[in-house]
Amino acid sequence: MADGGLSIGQVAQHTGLSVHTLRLYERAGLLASEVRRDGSGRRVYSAWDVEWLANCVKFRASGMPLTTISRLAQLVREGSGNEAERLTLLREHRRSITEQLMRLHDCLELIDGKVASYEQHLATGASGDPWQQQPPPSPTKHTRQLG
Amino acid sequence: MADGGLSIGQVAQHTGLSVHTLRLYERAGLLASEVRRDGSGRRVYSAWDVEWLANCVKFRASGMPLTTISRLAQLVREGSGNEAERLTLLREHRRSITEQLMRLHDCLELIDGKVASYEQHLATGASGDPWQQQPPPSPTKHTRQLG
DNA sequence: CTAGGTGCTAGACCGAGGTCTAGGTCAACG
DNA sequence: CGTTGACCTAGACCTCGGTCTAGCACCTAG
Repeated sequence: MADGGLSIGQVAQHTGLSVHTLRLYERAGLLASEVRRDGSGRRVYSAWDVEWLANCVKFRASGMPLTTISRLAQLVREGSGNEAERLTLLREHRRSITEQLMRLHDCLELIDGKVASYEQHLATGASGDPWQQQPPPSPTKHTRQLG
Repeated sequence: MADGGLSIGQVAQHTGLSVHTLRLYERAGLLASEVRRDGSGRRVYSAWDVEWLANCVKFRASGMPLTTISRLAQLVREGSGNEAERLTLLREHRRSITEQLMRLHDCLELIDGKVASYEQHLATGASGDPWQQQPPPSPTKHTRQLG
């Protein structure tokens, strides 16, 4: 409530994470700065914490494992002097993202092809199933195939 | 080895899946056609099976859960008549993919910003850490702040 | 004073998706 | 003949990331 501090519930609402997950993240070392506590031990998140958490959410949403985020947080916590390593981490994740993008585009292409076939199939009542194995060239009855 | 059939090991190599995973997928019902067996009970995959599995790999890589692939496989297995449902599944996954793309681009943007800052930081030996909380405006010593 | 809401910790639990092991069959090779 | 290597099944095991519970501490309002 005090201007510079949010409760865990408020942060949960704000970030879309559950309070459980917020505590988990803290235990896992994802926070780049120790969370303050109020007089009775409750977490008080600063605006900066929330901002950092929002970044964590994006990292997670792009497939960065908790351990990596934790490592990054540690580097930030330790302060200046390790910028090169942070940069490496970021670049690696950037590459991971571009790979994911490629895979997604790949699958998108596949799907769009299939969707187009099915749409046409349904629209025209055609018979050729865009996704059926060819009927094996006569199971058991190999008789008179072209004769 | 016979032209129309691959062993599980060959399929593993071909698809990048492990033989364990191939068997798992089969148990989970991901295959759209029953895998043939040779005289001594070993799996014999047809070219079509392999093609289907390659699609499964793409689906997985784009986040489609096994259960959904299984459902789709079931529809294909059941043959014509359910094209509309297949189309629905595909469209839903298409949407999921575009959402993922958006999230990835979002994170990419974040990262590119950070990377740029760090690169500049490192190149110029600047002091402003692009990712450090502001030093709190005087911890404990709230004395003489403008007075 | 009591009740309701929110928070705390520690630790159990869960689902998804793989991975691996044990114990056995089979075919080919030397 | 024995050995090797690929395969089989059933089922245990593992990691990851999250969710939920128990049992307790606060605080505020009625």
